[in-house]
Amino acid sequence: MPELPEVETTRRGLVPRVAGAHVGRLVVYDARLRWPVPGHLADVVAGRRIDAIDRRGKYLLFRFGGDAMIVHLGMTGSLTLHDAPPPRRPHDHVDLVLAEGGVVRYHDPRRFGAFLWQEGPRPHALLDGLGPEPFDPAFDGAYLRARLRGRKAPIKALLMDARIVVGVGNIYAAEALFRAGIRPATAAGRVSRARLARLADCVREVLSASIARGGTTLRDYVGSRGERGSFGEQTFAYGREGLPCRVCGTTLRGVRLGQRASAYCPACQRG
DNA sequence: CGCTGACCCTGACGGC
DNA sequence: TGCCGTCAGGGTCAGC
Repeated sequence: MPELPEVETTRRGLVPRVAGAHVGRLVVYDARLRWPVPGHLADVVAGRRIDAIDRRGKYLLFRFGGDAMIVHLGMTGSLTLHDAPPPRRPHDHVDLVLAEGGVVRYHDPRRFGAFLWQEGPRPHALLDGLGPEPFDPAFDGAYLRARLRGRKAPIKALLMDARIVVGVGNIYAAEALFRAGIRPATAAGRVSRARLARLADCVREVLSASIARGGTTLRDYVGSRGERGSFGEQTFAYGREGLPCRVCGTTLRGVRLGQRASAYCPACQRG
């Protein structure tokens, strides 16, 4: 679920109350996530001050001095803030109880998310090798050109590859490619220089627009106050196979790339 | 090295 | 009603 806008929306919702607060206790109801929640995590964060909540790609980093608790929401994860622990529902796996009052609850039906511990300043292996943030000025047409030259994989697959650029998942890849006029199955190395430059801008535009609307809720995702994101109501490509293009009326086609559905407009997307 | 597909897990939905 | 296949905002990993 959560792509960059959803993770960022979650982060912004948590910061006012959580940053600067102390951990009363961390309660792990079910440690069976993407990787097992480390057994010592609860002990190692107990009583410590959460200095900040940062985001790197789709990862949230709860900073404790030079250490960090890394949280990933997977496909169906959410973190919600409550004054007191609400009754537990199915798939509520972790509570971060604040000493000052308040609880951050982790809910994740598919359990593809993760809670991990990063000791010291050296980045966790998962964060090592990540590509630039989309809003980093270094992410531009020239960068894409350099990274994608000669690559034969579909442009959409590489746009979703966190080693190329972080934060772009299935929804925003489809939307950015629509805006940039590029078909998702086009071999990445064959996309023109001009379209790659446009693509970098379109990725930023789409992500910014979604953050402004609180992200996209398809099913599970909710922000830190349980609110749904409304960006999904205005997609141009994602989920619109067989429907008329919102720009030109042509019927959108669908292809499957790497087990993921990809809709596009054959008229608007010719690159 | 690059690319493709299987896999992790649960739930919702459509077809029969 | 129930069962079965297919599909979901994530990512890793094995195999060719």
